[in-house]
Amino acid sequence: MSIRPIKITDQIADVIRQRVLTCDFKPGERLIEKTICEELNVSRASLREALTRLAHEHILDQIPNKGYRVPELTLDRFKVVCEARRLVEGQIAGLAAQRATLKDIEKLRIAAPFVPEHDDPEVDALECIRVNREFHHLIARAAQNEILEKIVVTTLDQDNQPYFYGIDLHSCTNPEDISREHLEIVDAIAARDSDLAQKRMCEHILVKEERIIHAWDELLNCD
Amino acid sequence: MSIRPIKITDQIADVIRQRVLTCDFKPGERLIEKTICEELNVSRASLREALTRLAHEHILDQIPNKGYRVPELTLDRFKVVCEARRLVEGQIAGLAAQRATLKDIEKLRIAAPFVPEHDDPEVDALECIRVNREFHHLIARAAQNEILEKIVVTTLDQDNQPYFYGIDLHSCTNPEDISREHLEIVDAIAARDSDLAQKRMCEHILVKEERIIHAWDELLNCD
DNA sequence: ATGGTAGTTTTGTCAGACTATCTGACAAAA
DNA sequence: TTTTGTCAGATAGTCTGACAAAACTACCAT
Repeated sequence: MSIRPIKITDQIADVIRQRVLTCDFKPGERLIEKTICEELNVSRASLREALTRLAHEHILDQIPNKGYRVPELTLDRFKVVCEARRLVEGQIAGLAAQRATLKDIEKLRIAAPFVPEHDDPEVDALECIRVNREFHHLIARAAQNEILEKIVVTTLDQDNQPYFYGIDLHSCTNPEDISREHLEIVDAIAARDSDLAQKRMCEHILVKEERIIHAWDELLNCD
Repeated sequence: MSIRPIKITDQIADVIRQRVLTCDFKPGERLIEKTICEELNVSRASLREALTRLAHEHILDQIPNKGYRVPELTLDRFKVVCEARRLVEGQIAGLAAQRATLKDIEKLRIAAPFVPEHDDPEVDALECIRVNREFHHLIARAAQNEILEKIVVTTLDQDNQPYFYGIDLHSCTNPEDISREHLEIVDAIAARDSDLAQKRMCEHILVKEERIIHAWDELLNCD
């Protein structure tokens, strides 16, 4: 455990990332540097470094001479993100099955289940996303490939955006389902069954995608 | 075709990326901001934006309060990069087999072969790398997934670094072999054989890895 | 409406300053 | 001799203020 200095740039990036993913900054919205600087009390130089990073994480689009904007959240875009996750994380789950240490597997078992704790379903929902992120990150780490791990980390959150953009999070995330799916993946990894782990991971992500697309359809039909 | 203003930041990033990949900045070397600013005649703000980007591309490591340095080029590191490429680009080749348009395939056939043209073998070698990059990028584009495409682009060049760090490029890149391997991949894509395309892509990258590791061993034994 | 023009906003870039941290050297203490 | 403390210089991290160029806005004339 090493302590590390917390750089302002990191903090800014974290704040903005959170705001984008929770649609506090809305899809399509243009970010005005000056405004944000005043809001966060930081200099433009620091802000721009953070924005640069976020653009690389695909959290923002950078358009020459027009600055940064939140990408439009379209069904197509969403599918692309999910597909990327499926392919990459599928492979990674396969790797993890070959390489995870016993300690890794133990950690995974602990991180896998999502246990509702709060009265406020909104809090539970956010917590659910947090648990999910943690779980997927642990698998990526167990695969012992730094490059792939970083790819996962930067792709991880992007498919949660719809939750905060009209889609009802509760109608498509059943904590019990997610817990079960996670545990099945861990089982496959523990059994060193690379192909099964890959298959289950793909399916896990696919199921989530389908749930959200379903909810999306309903939302559109209601309008 | 759209014209786009070329930002200094981009240019700086390109220059430094090139210098790192050709080991003009040596592995392990620390980059001093002030020095580079004076060398390129740019401001620190612009330089730092470029460095931020390069760190995200894994071209540089960022160490808190110590700035940026060129990552050490170790065998392990090299293997990790190759593995990441194998897994990701394998999947992408599979996708491309499903989705490539006839025009895509036509372009691929043109881009696949490497034809030696110059007297200077050094130039040929660099040209070989360029052709290779172009080819892999085209396949990624044919897969029609923007996220995956960007991942490929940022991973592409990293396994060429050894060429410029003592490894003799000619001893491990035979233009004819590469041309043949490329064409076989295109054939698989044209035949819409997803699995075969994936397999051939993996093998193509694996073969390259092995060639370089072999040359690496020899280099070490000579010392 | 259409198109052009002037004024405003915002980005891209730069220069310079200040503070925090790191590094290495050297002196003091153990 | 080894450890600890202190100091100076170098460099990163951050901020401020500036200005030109591009993009946007609003208004006016056709």
